[in-house]
Amino acid sequence: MTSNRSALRPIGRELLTDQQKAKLSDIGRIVRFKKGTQLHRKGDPANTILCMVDGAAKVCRNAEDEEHIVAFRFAGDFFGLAEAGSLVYSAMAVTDGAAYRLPVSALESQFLTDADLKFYFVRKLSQELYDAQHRAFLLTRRSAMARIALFFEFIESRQAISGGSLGQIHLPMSRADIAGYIGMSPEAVSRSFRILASRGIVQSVNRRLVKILDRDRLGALYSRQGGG
Amino acid sequence: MTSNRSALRPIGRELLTDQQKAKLSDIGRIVRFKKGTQLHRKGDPANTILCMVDGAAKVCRNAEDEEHIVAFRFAGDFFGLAEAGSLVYSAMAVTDGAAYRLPVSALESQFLTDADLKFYFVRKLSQELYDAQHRAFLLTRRSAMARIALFFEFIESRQAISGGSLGQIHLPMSRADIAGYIGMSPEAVSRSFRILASRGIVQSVNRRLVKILDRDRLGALYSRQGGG
DNA sequence: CGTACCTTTGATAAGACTCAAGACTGGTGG
DNA sequence: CCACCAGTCTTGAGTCTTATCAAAGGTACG
Repeated sequence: MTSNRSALRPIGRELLTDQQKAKLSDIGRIVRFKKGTQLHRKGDPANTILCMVDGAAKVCRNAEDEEHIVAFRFAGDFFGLAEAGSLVYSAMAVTDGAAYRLPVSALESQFLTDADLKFYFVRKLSQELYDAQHRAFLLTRRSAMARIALFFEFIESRQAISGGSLGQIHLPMSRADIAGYIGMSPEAVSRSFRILASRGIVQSVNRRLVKILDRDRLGALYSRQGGG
Repeated sequence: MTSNRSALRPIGRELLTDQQKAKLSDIGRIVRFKKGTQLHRKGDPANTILCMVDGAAKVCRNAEDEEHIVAFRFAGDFFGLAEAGSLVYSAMAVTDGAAYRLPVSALESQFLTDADLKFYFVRKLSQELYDAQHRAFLLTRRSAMARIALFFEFIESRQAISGGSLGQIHLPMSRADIAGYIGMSPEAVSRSFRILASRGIVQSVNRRLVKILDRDRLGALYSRQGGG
């Protein structure tokens, strides 16, 4: 009926409304966690779904091997959504934070009477697909700085919906986490940060905060073959 | 109700039933196309959705630039599903084939009375996410042969649901298409094929058909750091 | 204040890309 | 049936970038 509810036009980042949050807190329980906490492990039964309220987390292929990071999760994201009966990925908190733990059965019941919530899930799934394709595109870039540039724009777009100001990129994750996400060594990440700063394209305020100074030249790094 | 219809456990490859095909042919029209045909272009309005019946196609970021291939489409796959109002990718036929062209409005009407069809779409979306994450994982492998090995297993899993026999990998796309998908140069693809064959891991029957001879050694190429 | 971890910096070497040329395939027309 | 031709594919040599190994510098935490 309304384009807002079409399952076929699902892209568009958004957050849960206060009403939806209230419903989720009714059917689930809020869980607070510390940085470094294992939120779930690969192979766990998918009886509950986590909905991130605050903080950041990383999704890994294995609990032990944190070298390969599949995705980052921020406020409004779900865990275990697209994963069959048992979870195929592990997740670990990158910062302190909080999440709703929602029984799958209760959530599906809620879907019957709350179509908007259901469509929110489908759209979230679409966003995840979009993010995965963006990461795949990032990974096809051979230049280390092209990958960093695309990573910055990805993080920026994620933070924009949470009220982050454009041009200010907050990096809650470690250099090693960034490296695991963009498929490079931590050393190469560090070097690229330094070069971008030395060229005046970004400013490293501190290890967790980067400002974009010259967006045109940042974009030129990944359009074409790597604008030098 | 039935686990088969859960939107929260959506993974699992499957094809449309004959009944569903009949419904789709009612609400849409079948289109036959030749190899090389432009199926849709980036920016086109998403008034209709294509559902692949036969053949193979490639999805590209731009109609002009076919170097970067986002995904391949085979029988049972949809085009333009996860893309907002206007299409964000282009698609081109890799082989001769056929597809249903379905008006979005008619499809959404059908969803109201056919929940199974709707769930089929959600699961397809999940599969696309899974494939995109698989490709991202593939692209994090630095070794050319590791990427080839993962590509073979991906194609094999896609063909298994269409009745392809395991160990026989049919490659309808060109070497350049493979290169564009796995983020390497066509030369590197060619070299890797040769090396895999010379080691007795696969057999190149001809340019379009590869047999897997030693699955263990093929898998060893991407588990760990290379298994050279 | 000390310690452990994260981050940065520095040399080396392996690997893929690029450019260039030769071989093959499939389709076309005589 | 055969010869031709354009496109695809394969092979080869050189260059560049990043991973790797190693160690010093910086931070956060107890």
